[in-house]
Amino acid sequence: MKLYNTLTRTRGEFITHEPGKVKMYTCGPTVYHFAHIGNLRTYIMEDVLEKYLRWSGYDVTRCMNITDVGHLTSDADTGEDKMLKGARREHKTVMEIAKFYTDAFFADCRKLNIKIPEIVVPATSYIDKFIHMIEVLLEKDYAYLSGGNVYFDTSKLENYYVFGNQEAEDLAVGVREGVEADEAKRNKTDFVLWFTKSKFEDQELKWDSPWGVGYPGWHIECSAISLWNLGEYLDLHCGGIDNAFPHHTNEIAQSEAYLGHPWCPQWFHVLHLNTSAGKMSKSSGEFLTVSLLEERGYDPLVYRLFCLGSHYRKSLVFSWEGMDSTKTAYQKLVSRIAALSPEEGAIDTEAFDALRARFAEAMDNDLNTALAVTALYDVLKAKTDDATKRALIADFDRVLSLGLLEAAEKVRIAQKAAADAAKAAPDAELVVTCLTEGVDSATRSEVEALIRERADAKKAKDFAAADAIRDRLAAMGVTLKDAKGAVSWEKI
RNA sequence: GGCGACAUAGCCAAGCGGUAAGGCAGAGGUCUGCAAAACCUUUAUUCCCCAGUUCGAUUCUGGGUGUCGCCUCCA
Repeated sequence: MKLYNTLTRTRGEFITHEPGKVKMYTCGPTVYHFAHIGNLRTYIMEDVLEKYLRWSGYDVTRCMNITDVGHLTSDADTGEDKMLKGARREHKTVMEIAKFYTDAFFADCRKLNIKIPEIVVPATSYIDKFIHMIEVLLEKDYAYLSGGNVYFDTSKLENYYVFGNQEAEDLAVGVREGVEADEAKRNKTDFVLWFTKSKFEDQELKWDSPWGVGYPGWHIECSAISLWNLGEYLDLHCGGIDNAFPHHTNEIAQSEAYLGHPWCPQWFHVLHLNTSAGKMSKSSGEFLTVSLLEERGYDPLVYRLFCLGSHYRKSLVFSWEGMDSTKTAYQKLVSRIAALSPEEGAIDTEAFDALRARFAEAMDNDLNTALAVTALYDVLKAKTDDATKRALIADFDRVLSLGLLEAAEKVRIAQKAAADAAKAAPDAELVVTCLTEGVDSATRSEVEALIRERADAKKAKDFAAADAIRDRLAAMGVTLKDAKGAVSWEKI
């Protein structure tokens, strides 16, 4: 497949160190707060990438870290570790906070059909590995001690700026408020491997080390976790675009200095989700979570489809209008799938292969998910039998993970139940079915009573009264669907 | 200031040198007391601007303009 590589800034053929096998590393969340849907865009696209590689026949091993330590903040002048800040805010210990938000992150992933990587490593469980790596870097003279901290010496590298053609002099120090130049550094671009002295004196989690009690720098974490779990040759490293510099640049510096040979040839970066006001971030701006989406009446999978509708290398602007249009598109897609005959039948292999090839072609082309979704519509429109269409949808959804067949099955069961009830009921009896889960019984009976009242008005040809009742129900968030002898309703 | 990405209809979006996919919304129709749903039909002489290369450019090259990101907290 063709994939864009941030390292070469070109779209090239995806190759692996060992044929057929992919060692994949993705930077995980910092667990001091809920993940927002912008964070999750990256994880959705990485999930699609991983699943597509598997779909294509690769044997994928994927590893992800959980940052539960030492991630600095500059939100305030006081400067506190992010984890500590979260802990203070919620009157919990740092480890409790980490556990809570790690669980919350995985819960969000489940709702979005994001597969959890087989290897997940919290940074705090790898302190000895970080220390070992730093010791080796010191031995190899790639690191130095200064002002109580261990720094990586970027001047020892031939090419530090791997993701661009930057010059060190052009680096603006302190462009963001609260960021100051560190006087202990030999070079502007040097970064900390181990802290024993930092401006954040109240750092809670500390470990013993050859250089004194302290905690690891941020970048060493991903290098060590990747090296220990995926070996010396990584095939694919993923993350949000904001991580390209400095985080991934520093990872490459450390890992290659440690290994003494090139480490990872392929870098996959997902661009940001923005609101009309700009970037969504944990520390500023509008903060949208999966739970908020659900409260607003959107299935998290609608958000997944929203993300799939655009390319990972383009920034995507979030809007409720966009969500609404995607919600409608999702529901229509599901109902069209539900209308397919559920009967098993022989697969029309010619049509199957042709349509499958179209999907593969889209995905092979730098993960063109928007076209892959279009391939789904092509299947529904194709002149072939329903069994083949269902098989194709199931096949595509192994990668897209939109829960299409499951959602369609639910719709079909609800429709069938309503139809059966209508058939079983006496002619005069109106069958009322609620299609929304979790409506309390009081609301249920109230709505049902109104629906029956409306049906009576309709029978008496008093359409004005019937419409008035429908308007009343609409004001309650209830929408009706009339059928012969039956009414089904949904509530927002 | 430096580095990087992007710019296509009301909105989202494909397009990778051969004459603008698809989705949502809109319009018209079938069905319905009216709606809703479903189905059918329809919706960009033109792709930010200006040059250039070419028989031919939305696609390539150069120069602008605009938007976004990064430059030691971010996915």
